Amino acid sequence: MERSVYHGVMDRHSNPALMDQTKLSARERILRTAHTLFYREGIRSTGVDRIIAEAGVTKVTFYRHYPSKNDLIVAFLDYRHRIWMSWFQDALQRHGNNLLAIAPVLQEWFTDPAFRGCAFINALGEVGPSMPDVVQRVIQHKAKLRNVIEGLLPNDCERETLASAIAMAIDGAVVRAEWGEPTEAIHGFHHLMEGVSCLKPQT
Amino acid sequence: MERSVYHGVMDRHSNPALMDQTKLSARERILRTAHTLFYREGIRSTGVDRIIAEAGVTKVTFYRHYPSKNDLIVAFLDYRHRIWMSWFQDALQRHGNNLLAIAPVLQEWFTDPAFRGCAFINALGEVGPSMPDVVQRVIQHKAKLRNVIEGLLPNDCERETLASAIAMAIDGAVVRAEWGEPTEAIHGFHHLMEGVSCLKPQT
DNA sequence: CTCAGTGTAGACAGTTCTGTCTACTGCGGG
DNA sequence: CCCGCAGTAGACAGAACTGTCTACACTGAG
Repeated sequence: MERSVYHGVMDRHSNPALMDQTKLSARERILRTAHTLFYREGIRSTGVDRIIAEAGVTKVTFYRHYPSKNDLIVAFLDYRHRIWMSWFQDALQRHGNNLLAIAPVLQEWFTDPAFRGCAFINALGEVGPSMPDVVQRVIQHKAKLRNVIEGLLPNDCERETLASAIAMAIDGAVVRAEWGEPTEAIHGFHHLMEGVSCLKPQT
Repeated sequence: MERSVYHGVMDRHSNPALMDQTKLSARERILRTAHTLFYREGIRSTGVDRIIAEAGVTKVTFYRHYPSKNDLIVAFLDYRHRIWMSWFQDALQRHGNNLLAIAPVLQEWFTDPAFRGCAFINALGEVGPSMPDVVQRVIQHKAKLRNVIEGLLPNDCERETLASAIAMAIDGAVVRAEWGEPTEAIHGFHHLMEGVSCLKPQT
């Protein structure tokens, strides 16, 4: 499974019908359906009834696995973190695994038809204030992202500071792409990266 | 009224009770209450009943001015755009009205107790896909912001490209501050700005 | 065999949300 | 004078949402 882009980030089988999930466990079907809908339509906009219907399970099954919608929201973010990070790291590898790989990887992401911004930034804006667990997942996810970026940096610079700045540029590009300007997002990102020290000596 | 920070961005009278609004028109009270609640708690999380109660009006009055919640959402974004932009431009002035002013202005914003990220980015994540009007307001707002930033740039560089990149850095900093790391956001922003060309010759 | 675990089917409760409706009040301008 | 506008007070409809409950079926392990 999971060549190039994997299913989760892009969900190439994003047809609302119950996909090819027939052989998956009910728990997994619920989680994947929730992922698709939460990401595409928003968390609060998506009722559990709809998830239940599209996952092809019953209410009892649903509530047996996820006692409340909040549990599912957290599980969704954890799932998203797993699949997105593994896609991201794989994509970096495919593009040379250095600083210059970030832009094409973002490009790949932004131009995917299922792209709807960063699930964590969106979740933060939507349910952040009322759910500390969500905020914590956002912080974790972004810390891990900075961590991965640090791995692309040479040793002879302030890796942490630099990775932090680059991660910020990425987030800026992501929200920009989210409102429908992916090419401008990539251009802006390039521009910001050009200026960041420690880039020239590398490559 | 409106010295330094003005009411809208920070809403120093952010007590849920009906504030000092007694002498304002019902329409204005509804709009300001909606602004406070939509921004702080999120748009979908805030029911019209609550806005009606806290604004101290009746349902008829409410629906006479805003025939549907969607109308109010759009009015909220327009209002937010007005008060935020005027605060932002005023704050830039106070800090010298050049590129170096942006960081302290952001700092001022991020450390305000009422800060909860960019209302437009949040709205985009929350109701963007289902409301084209919202997306349009986001694009308008961000275009205007880039426009203001262009005004801080010297004539002898690619102002548009540069302003676009800086606006992206701002958005990155904003979301970073939103999950509780305002100082890191400012540091990262400084770092990104350092690298951007056209900065050194100036100031 | 039995029992625990996982599943199906669908009714139901209780809340909240948007939006409508009736009936009444007070005021300023033509 | 009176008509239109803006307002109050609150009942109500209809939908959607989260979560519970009963009753039943299949399967694999001890």
